[in-house]
Amino acid sequence: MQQTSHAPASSPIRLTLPDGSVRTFDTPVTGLDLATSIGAGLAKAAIAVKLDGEMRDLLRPIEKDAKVEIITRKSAEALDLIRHDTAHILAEAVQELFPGTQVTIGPNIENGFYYDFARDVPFSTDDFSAIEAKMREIIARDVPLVREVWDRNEAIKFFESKGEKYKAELIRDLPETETITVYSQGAWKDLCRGPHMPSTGKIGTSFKLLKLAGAYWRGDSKNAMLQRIYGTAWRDDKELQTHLTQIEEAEKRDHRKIGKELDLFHFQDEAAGSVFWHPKGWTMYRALEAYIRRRVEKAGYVEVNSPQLYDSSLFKASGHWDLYGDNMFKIAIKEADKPQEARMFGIKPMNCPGHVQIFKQGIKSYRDLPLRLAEFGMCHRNEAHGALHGLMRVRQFVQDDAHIFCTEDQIQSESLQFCELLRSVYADLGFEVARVRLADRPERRTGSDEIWDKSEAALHSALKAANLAYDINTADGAFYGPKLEFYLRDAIGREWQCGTLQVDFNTADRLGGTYVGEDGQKRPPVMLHRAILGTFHRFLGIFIEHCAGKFPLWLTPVQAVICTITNDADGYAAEAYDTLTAAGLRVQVDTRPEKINAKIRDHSLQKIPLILVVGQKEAEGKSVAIRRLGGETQEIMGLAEAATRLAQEALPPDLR
RNA sequence: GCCGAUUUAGCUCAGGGGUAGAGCAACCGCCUUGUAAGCGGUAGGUCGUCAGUUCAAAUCUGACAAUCGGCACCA
Repeated sequence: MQQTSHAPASSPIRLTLPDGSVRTFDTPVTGLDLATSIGAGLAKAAIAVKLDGEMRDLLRPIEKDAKVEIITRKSAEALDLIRHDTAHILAEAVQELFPGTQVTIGPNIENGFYYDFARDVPFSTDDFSAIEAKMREIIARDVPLVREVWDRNEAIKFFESKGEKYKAELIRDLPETETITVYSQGAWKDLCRGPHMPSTGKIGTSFKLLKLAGAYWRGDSKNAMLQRIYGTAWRDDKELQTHLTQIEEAEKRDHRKIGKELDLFHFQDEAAGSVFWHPKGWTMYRALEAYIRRRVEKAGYVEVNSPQLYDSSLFKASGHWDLYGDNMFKIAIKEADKPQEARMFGIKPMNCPGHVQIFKQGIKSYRDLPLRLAEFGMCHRNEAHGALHGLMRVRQFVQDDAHIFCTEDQIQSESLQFCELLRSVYADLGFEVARVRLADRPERRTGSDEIWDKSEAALHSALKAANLAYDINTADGAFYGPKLEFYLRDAIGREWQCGTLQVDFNTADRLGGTYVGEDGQKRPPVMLHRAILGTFHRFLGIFIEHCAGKFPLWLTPVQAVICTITNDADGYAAEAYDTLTAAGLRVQVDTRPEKINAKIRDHSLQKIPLILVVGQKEAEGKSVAIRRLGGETQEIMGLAEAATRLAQEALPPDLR
């Protein structure tokens, strides 16, 4: 519709607004001119323009016909601008307060921004209030943010003369064709692609600095460690406050905190990165594992169990010893009679090599495929100290792991079946599939393009058949094959990658696994590595935070507590306990000589879903008064009926 | 592994160069109670570990460990 060719400066420029109306301007025109022509209010509110979908400075001349949208603080795009601009304000404030600090990069990110600085002296969070005050001061100055196009060499010289070696390096590494733009806000200048708002006063002061962290220059651990300051910024104080409240809410859900409060598990120094599961936590773990076991068995998998400890030769053959040896737990074992010779062993970091050994036993024919081997095997990986994080990142873990040995032709149908199983499991657990990504061939890979074409195509069509929307994670597949990454969304909107399916036409071959095809030829099977939850440990961490400790009845460790009003009811409470336990429920009895209020409070804080109160009335009528977690009403029910109904309610979703 | 912070009673936390505190929990006693904390009492700590400085270290210094926030890593 609109012209995209460059128009001479003298010819009129036609700008199309979102409503379809067209405005024509004679001279070079800016977004602000356009906004002014529409209305004074809009001109005042305008902070940027969107030109054919590209965000641009409000005061940058528009050279050609285009679709134009005026961006105000209310626009969806405004938050990124506010955050990026606030990052610049942070940088100027830091340099004003701490001369000699070098600036590097400072992008907007989800919910905020950060800026990385190079400075010998560490920042302290105690500096935050001074920095924030300086930021407010700069914003109050309301100086214009001006875009300047600089000569490359001049820009390098300029930043080097100011001792900004990181900025100079950035410019040097920009492609020769790239226009070098520098934004000045008052006397302060920063290399930046932009766009920015017209002046600092427009940025607003609804920001807050949140945390300090180290970060490698250019994300590479070989480079210098910079100091990163994270902050959040919003349109107004109300939005800011909402976000800060959300952070607090997320902290309350922290699985490490809830794990302690609900007595689910603990960690201790002597076994960093490994979980001590307490009776309640282990009850949940086992209920979840039993559920997954039933689901995969119904889906045609067979469960196996493979060793923990292998001679290093197996991992050398599989390739893991070389690639991941540093992250494996290795053990040198000396025989008593040969003290000179130590044999190296490795504790398995994954189950696949073991599964190939099981596959290799006996001769397999194409008629045996697909063979789906599932294992809940304990794996160990020596994760770096700094990587450990509660249940989310541990050194000892169990995956809901399985390897499907199949033919190339079966990749698609097996992938489709897996997608359906995964979706059904997530639904049972109260999650939706938030996102699916297909990670395709990386630069460094093995296998012919033909096989990659086939594998990727199989995954594409499996996803289409499963009716799952997905995007491409370009060149991020494993070196041995493409993979699917499944994300779920939790109750407070966070996405977690849990499920995965990886096509592998490499490992079985490396370890000598073959099957006899229809043509009588031996060939290696394709292996599909797949997990739905990922690891039980991490998944339970996510699940605890998702539920904020209020677990569904079938997974919760203690489903009901029977509370006596007075000790006169102790005998009946024991009878009720026997009845409910016989019905399969996980029940406790509270006969402490406490007031019922105290008992209700204690068990409510423990997030027990069902509190069954029994006193004289219930004992006489053989009933229970049921109070549900968070509820205010009571339901009086006969004991036998309660046992039946609650046991039904407590059934895992696949058994209802 | 890297940067920064933190580590005091079972838990949450205060304190701080002269030898340790609160609330809750625990234990004991009283109360026998009807839907989110009844009352009183008792006990509980080499102040993460190991060194150093000091007449004296939980407090100051250093090393180490773990944890927290990130970064890097994540088969």
